[in-house]
Amino acid sequence: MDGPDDQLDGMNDDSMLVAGQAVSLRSLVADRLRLAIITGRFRPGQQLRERELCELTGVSRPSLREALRALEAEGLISTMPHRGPVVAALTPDEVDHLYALRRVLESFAAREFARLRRPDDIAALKATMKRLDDLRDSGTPLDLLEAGSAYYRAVASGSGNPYLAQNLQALHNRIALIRFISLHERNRNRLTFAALRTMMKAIIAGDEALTEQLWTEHLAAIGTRARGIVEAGYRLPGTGDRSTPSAA
Amino acid sequence: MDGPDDQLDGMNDDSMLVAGQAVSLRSLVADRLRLAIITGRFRPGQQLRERELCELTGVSRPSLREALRALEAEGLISTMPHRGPVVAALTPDEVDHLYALRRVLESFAAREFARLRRPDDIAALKATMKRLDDLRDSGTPLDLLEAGSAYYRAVASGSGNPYLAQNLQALHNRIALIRFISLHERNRNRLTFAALRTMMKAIIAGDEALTEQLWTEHLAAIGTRARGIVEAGYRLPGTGDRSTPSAA
DNA sequence: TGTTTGCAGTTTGTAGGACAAACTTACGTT
DNA sequence: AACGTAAGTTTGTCCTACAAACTGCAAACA
Repeated sequence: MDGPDDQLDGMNDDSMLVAGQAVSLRSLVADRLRLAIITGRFRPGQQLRERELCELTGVSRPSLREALRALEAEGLISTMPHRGPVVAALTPDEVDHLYALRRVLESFAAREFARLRRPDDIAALKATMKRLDDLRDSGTPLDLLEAGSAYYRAVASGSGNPYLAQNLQALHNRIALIRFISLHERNRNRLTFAALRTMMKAIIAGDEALTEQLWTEHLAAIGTRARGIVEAGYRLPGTGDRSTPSAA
Repeated sequence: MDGPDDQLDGMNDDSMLVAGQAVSLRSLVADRLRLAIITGRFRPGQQLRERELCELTGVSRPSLREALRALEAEGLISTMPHRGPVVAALTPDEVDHLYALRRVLESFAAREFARLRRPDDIAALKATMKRLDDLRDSGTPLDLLEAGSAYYRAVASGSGNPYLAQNLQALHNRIALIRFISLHERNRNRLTFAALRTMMKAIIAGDEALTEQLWTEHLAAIGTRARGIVEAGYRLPGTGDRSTPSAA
């Protein structure tokens, strides 16, 4: 966190938003904690003490606890009755299940995207691809994580199904740390980028069957890779890398 | 609710459970409120006042609010900044999106079930089918709702993917009221029951393709029916029925 | 010596009250 | 009749407090 003492920052630049709905304090806290978990600032399996989180975020315990309930529902933390919140740690099998679910949902989203082909969504997807290309060589892993998430978000949005998009967003949050670690291998990234570009073209071409096939293959590939990362204890397998170097 | 004044009941028959995990007060409250929403005791679009809910459940405001956060994350209620929680009311388009998602998830679950064919899961599925048959003529709509939910839960469980099962459970909660209303038409129920039996047989036979096909067709059929119910204002379309006769 | 029992210390679960901010409604004015 | 203002109500947030439960350590026992 960057705002040290008083309240959460980010509340100052409200700049005349009228339709902005969820600006409650608890949602800001939830966003902060979510980011901290996603980027590995809080490690999987780590015990979180409410007292410390209150000091970190600068909010009171009731507000913090409401935020924790949201994160709990998202599966990012788990709470045992009198032992407090713990950052969710995935087992290899759980990663397989999660990626199986992602395969189904995301290939369907991509297929729907290819079927609808709404111009605005296509433009948005192209924009995220361009950003990925710009970052390909110079971007930090955190940059790449965000850019990749934007790409997947654009695909989910292009499906035209808000529930599907929301579901996928939650799913991506649960595996973001794994992706983040995976992004530290630059040579692998080239291959992934090429795949993302190919899949984008299939969508734009409106080839539903090809889109679904490419997507399924892509997710199968990175799924096995994700399992490997978790098996190595949330580290890049085969290296002595301690990974997740203080993202911020 | 049935326990009028002091605390929530259901806490008495703990009977030496050791592995029971989530018995916090807020989870009990969440369960109660969830049931009230699912069965239409709280109508879609209804404003919920925290004060009243506190009196109804007999818990304090902090506990209640934490429970509301969970329900909010499940999509059963929505909260606007200073206007309090509102029971989610689906538009016809939202129903379509929800059922599209259900079609993808549940047909995949059924297909996985047909692929794995684990004996325990098959036995559990048969048991839910038997219960449905027993209730077919004599059961109340609420009985049928629960029995049908058990059937779908058994299918989700048979997929072997806990995340998929959990996802489907949340999805079913969001459309439970629609199903509940639909179950008031007994002649339709016969057809649905026949379909459920056919799909079960396909799973047991291990015919993945047939399973997926049957499931997709089934969900398409009840999806259009669900849309009709919402279009009629959460009433059975074509009748003057006021529906949802005080479930309890 | 190894196991168990008992006792702090700490953390969470729950409760009640309090105050500010914001929305809703009704009323009075122009 | 339309607008602006004021009261009442509800939510958002916070503080304090206490009971329940878990943790760890030390002492007593076999």
